[in-house]
Amino acid sequence: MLARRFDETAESPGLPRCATCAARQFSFCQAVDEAASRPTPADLVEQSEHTVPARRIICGPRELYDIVPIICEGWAAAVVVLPDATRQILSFLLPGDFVSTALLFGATPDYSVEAITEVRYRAFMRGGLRRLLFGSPDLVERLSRAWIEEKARADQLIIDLGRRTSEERLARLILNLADRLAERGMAQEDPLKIEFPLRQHHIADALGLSPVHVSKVMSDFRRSGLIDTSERWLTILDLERLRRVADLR
Amino acid sequence: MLARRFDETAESPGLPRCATCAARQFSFCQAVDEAASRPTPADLVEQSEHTVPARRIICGPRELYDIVPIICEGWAAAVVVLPDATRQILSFLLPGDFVSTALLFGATPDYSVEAITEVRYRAFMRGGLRRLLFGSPDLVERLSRAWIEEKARADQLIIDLGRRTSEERLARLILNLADRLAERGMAQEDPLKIEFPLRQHHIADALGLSPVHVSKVMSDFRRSGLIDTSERWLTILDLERLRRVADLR
DNA sequence: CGGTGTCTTGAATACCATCAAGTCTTGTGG
DNA sequence: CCACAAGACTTGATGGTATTCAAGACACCG
Repeated sequence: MLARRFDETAESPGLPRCATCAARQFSFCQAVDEAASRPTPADLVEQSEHTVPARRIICGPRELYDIVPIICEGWAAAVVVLPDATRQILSFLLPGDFVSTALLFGATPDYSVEAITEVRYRAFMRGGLRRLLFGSPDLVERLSRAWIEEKARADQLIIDLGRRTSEERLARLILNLADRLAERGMAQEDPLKIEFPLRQHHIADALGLSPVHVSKVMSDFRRSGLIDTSERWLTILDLERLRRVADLR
Repeated sequence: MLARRFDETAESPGLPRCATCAARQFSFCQAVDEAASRPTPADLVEQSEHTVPARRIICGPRELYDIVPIICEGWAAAVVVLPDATRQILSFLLPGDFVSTALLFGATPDYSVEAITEVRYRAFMRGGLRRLLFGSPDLVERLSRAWIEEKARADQLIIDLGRRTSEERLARLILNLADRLAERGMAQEDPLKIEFPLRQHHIADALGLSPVHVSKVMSDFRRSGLIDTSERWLTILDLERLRRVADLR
């Protein structure tokens, strides 16, 4: 039996208030809205909006879902927890990202998704979304691109973890996040400055390092004038040099 | 301008001789053949068959392709080479696997694919294959499953590289390969025995280790009676214990 | 026959984890 | 408003895992 979870924060399933979403153009939300606004009533997709506080689990493996959630606002992490309680973060999720593309095709994701900040997300019913999706070549194209990009980022993380030092990994993480935020219009330019809600243990879990070592590398970066952090914001002080650290091999 | 490469070994594009392919049921080949054997001539997909010797590159990044190749026979590896010549293998490709699913949607893969053994593969023209694919809900379903599995394996590798010791990594690699070969009917049972054309440097490149260390861990495994290797075959002598080594956390 | 590729083994070293102690902040309830 | 607890971060000391370097054994091939 399929369960709709997190009804506790469900808002009215009426008109979406995503019109102002910063990541709108990167998301399926807009495309879905457009498709659904066409005259054919068959194109309507049931949906709901939810808000969860930081640290809350948005979805977990071994649970069944009939929804496909997409992040509207806030940061989340796709994380796998091993039996001995060590954790590996597979990717950070930003506004416009699917919580799990696997949920488009099956009822259970194979990792947990945890809110890092407070997160607002939109949940589409899988059946309806799939019908809409595969009826529209444009949406299939967008999905394919999202898929390719997701896989490319996973591959990059494999290379980072397999073949790069802790400094290279950290530099690359920072640059990747800055890029992704800039794409969404969520970065300040000159100097490049981004909101940075990650705790060092998030970074450690993502980069396959210990929190202690992350602290040391970040201190080095700060001491050498590469970055500055304060009040949950991160400033890239020397973009050129940070790129060189990231690309070093 | 798109280039068809490797014409050097192209065989007649007439009837496929894949009928005996061991991995047929896991591949799109069968489905494509079936779809193409329907009365509608529009369903015909141009294709060709190729054979490359071991160590040859089947496709590389920064090249343009209008084909999407699928392995028919032999082992290959998806590998990224860093500027300093260190290498990371993203996955091993077995019969029935897409050389790169990215080639379904774009003209350039983002890694190289190298033949480990001699490899025979079938190359479909992208345009025709896509038309066929997205015209058939069954094929879209199969493609989706292939995607999900590909991503799941990438995620597992991330966890291995980020959070597991060299012994756990090696044990898991052996078990994964044995599973995938068994699915294809390419493994002997009791004792579990598989063809194993990998050199230790392949294993090192896949597990983010040095060849020297791979040699040491494999020697340990052999000495402790977990596995035996000889003549490009690998025998799992103590499946239970190997599973315990792999799952230890 | 030398050359090349593969594997093994030992010694020295590097990178990062773990342990431990301490600071600083944040949040909470009295 | 303060006391206290918990979480986040820092720093130094120590140790383990895996790398690098080096040398040698072995097989295969032209």
